[in-house]
Amino acid sequence: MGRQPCCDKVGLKKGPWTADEDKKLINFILTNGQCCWRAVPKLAGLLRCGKSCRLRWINYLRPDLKRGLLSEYEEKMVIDLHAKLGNRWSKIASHLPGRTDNEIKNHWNTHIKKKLKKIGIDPITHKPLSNTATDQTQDQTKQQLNQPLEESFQVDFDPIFEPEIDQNNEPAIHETSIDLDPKIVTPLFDTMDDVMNGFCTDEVPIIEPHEILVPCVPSSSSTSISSSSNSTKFLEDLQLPDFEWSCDYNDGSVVNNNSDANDNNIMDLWDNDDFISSLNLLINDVGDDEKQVFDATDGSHCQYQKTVMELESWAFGLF
DNA sequence: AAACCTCGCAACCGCTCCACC
DNA sequence: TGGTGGAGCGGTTGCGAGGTT
Repeated sequence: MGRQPCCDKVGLKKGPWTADEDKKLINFILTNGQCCWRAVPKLAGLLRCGKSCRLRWINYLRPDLKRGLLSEYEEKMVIDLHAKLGNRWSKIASHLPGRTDNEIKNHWNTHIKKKLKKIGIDPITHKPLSNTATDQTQDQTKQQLNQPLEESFQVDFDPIFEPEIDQNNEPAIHETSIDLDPKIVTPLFDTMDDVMNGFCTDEVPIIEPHEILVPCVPSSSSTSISSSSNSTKFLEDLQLPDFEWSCDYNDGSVVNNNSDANDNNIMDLWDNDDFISSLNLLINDVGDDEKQVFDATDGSHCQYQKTVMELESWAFGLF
């Protein structure tokens, strides 16, 4: 007698999510918020396991996700955090705004591992590999690659950090063992705290239904989409304004200033594939000339004629 | 042009953790 | 205090896209 499955798997759909399923899930979460994941598929009309719904939301549909490859800065953070935390991907992800544990885990396995091995560092222990045959060439590469790492990535970890060893001879990891210098490592967190009223980036933002303003995009884009990869593409294809948040760390206030492009101080909230816009595409079905606001409080649609400039302002009004 | 290979990523699976009773 | 169920986490798999032969 094994463990009871999380859901009745008979008749449940597996594999890539369709745009229609995404639409149902988004609609449900935004209307009802996150409730018992086990109940979500039933209530949302999905033939999916609750876990699958949760995963889809967290890893793909969540509005605060960043997309695209990890930046060099993020990569270095991952490496350093991994050295401290090991394969605790969710913990690592919690230090990287807009990144998911799955994404970081994948990136680690496909990119970072190779890079570290290439420079002669064991990706598990973060110590030099003892392969003397290639040591010389590795040292040269390592010197080159380590230089920017050491210089530009100054995480204020305890230099003499030594993990406690528990009964199982495994390092005991404590939340408090991470002592990051907020000025260097987590400037975006302060920003996001300000912007999103303090919710952790690894949590789903609680957006009240009445706060949801959804812009309209041309319905002509709303062609039939049959796979998640297609939906990915169609999200990416949407031409939307970049939302950049530059921060004044002196007083902690957040200002939007697109002209002050500083890589460290700006985050593309949703990059080009603005979630909300895709939401509207999914939820609404209106023409090009009418810009629409979706009022999730009662599900009614309020029609507005909006300019492109106005489209930018609604987004900032979200938070 | 076709077959094969490699890579990257979304999604699944099974286990652990934790809250509740 | 132990049992139970739901949520979360990390490892793994499967598949599509792109590259190579």
